[in-house]
Amino acid sequence: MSDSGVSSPTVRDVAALAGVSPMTVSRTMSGGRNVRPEVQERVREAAARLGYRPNESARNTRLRRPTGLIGVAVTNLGNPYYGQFALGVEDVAAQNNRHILIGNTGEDPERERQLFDDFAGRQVEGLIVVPAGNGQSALGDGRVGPGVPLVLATRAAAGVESDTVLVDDVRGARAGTASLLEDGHRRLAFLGDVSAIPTARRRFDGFRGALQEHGVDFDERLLCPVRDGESALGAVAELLTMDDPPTAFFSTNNRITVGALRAVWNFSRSNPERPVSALASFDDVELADLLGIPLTVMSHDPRALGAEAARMLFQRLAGEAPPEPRTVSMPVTVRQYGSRG
Amino acid sequence: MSDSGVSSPTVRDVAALAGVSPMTVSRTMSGGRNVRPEVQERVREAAARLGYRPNESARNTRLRRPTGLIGVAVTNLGNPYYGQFALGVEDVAAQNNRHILIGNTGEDPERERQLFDDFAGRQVEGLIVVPAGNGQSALGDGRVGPGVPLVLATRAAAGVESDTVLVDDVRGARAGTASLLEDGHRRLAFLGDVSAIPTARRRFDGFRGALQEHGVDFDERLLCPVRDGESALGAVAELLTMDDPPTAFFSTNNRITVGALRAVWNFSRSNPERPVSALASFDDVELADLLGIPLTVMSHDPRALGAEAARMLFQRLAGEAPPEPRTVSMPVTVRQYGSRG
DNA sequence: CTGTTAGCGCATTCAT
DNA sequence: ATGAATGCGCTAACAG
Repeated sequence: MSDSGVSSPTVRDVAALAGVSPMTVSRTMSGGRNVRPEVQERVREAAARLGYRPNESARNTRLRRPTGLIGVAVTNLGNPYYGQFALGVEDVAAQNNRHILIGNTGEDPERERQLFDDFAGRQVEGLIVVPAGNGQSALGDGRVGPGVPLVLATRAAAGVESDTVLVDDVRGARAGTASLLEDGHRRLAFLGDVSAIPTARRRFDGFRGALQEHGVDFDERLLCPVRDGESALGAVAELLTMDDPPTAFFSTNNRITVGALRAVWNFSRSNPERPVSALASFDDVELADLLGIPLTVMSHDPRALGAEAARMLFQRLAGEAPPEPRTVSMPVTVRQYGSRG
Repeated sequence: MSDSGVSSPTVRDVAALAGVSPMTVSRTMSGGRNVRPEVQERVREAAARLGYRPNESARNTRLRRPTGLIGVAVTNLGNPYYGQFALGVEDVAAQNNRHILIGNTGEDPERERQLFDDFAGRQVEGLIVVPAGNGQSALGDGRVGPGVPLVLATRAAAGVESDTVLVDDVRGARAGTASLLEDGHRRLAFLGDVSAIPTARRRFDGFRGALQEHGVDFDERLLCPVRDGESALGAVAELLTMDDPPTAFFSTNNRITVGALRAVWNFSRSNPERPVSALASFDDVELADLLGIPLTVMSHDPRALGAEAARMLFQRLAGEAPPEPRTVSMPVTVRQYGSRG
């Protein structure tokens, strides 16, 4: 157990103990060039005895070097999706000898702004942000300092011009919807908050596009602005008891999918005579393929997305990126599970 | 887009632009005591124009204040479990105005040591670590500097004396196993790497204890040292084709549970005449309750665990903890799902 | 090889 | 109310 409140030893403490000047300690700690081996020995011993560790930020300040810190802000670390995302970022950051400062916004733009400020004050070299809320994020006024690049991930933010990694939402949603239509579904419900979440909006565009291509109408009453599993469960349960219920659902994220799956599962248990509703889900959900519910999954790899965002950031830091902002779309693959008509 | 390579403006830059001394800028930025309002105005304007942000680490250095950074090392950020865990830590850290530096060890003790070193060099105020590998982690030599407390989470580490948050593994495993036994199961298999993972070891102790209490033998051939979903799937599939197969499985974590569930599901599809094997799972898995597989879940809240670890750390930082290391066990709740004989 | 001087960005102390 | 000097922990540049 360590006592709290004791401040760390410094070069001077080590120097005093070893009977040398601070400079000799400094030299020894950074390779030992031009220090007699025996003196190095004494210094190292003193350092070890005191538990001395060079203060990185003081070094960086003096050497006019950047901090080696990357700020990452996500909307919900607890979502497995963003865990994978963070893992991808961390991986690439580690490869580039950087560490990540991570913050959770909880979709709160105010908290996002605060994180942004704090990160900037800590002189992060760059930021990777999943914009909170409706895309009207506080990043809007470009408050990142000069030379501090920002990469947006997953969602774009209104008025913010910077490198962005998105998902190929429109194309993916179109393909997933087409799959439902090819299975004969004509009455589809859409689960997602189109007005509040930009991602949901783009997925809706793809959904809508596929319907139009196939000459199928969309009943606006089947547009459900749900945002989480709970509300999705309720909404789907309700839709299923309509006079003219949808035969298939389009879910815009993995939380919503889980709720929808539960609702469909519950319903088909109590109504075994009714055909099982189909579901198209953006993002994969573990074990969902075993439920016997016809499932079309439009998935992408959040870890790869995080890694890509980090790569874009480091490219820019290295000056290897063109001056104008770049947008990359991660590919979406469509797979089908479960029995179908 | 910001040009890379431009260094951030400093107090001096702002001072020059505002036509005052650096001191006036400093005072203005930290509240503005003893600065004429009109001068403050000029300073703020200059600061805004330059995009000036006080360098936090320089401030902290000068004010002899700690960095406000907490280091967190987990074994696998991509595992939803640790995502939740990290969220709990972040939450409490934010409440205490700290930020977290997060690193992924990937169960590699060498990487753990490296993170440890880096964090120490960055003068973190404290560390929260999920020890990597077999508990023979590199933390052993107590290399955290003086005054830098360490909290171990989820697993203990051999030879490391520090605050620790564990799960009530033994009691939980005992209760879950008892539940299987009460359902009539007598031939149980254990899925977990007892020799390599301390957590698995403790869960095995509880498992074993319950068997003994009920006077049930354990067939050592049913001890499977699996570590992930893949290997669990294979092992369970194989066990099910034995002459004298187990009727129930005990899984030591959520990855293993997913693999085991798949194996059981596959098997009972191709062998509908055979009774469905039961499963007791440490940690919950989303949607697992809908599979029709008799399931006993021994679960705890990883987010609460992370929050508790962070609280212990901050208590110690505040000098509100007794000198000797404390160990807290998070409670485990047992629930049952699915049809049972 | 080793020590002294100086300065990174900031803020306390002591002048004015 | 403002500024000059000084020092936090560290190291480049320059002595010697």
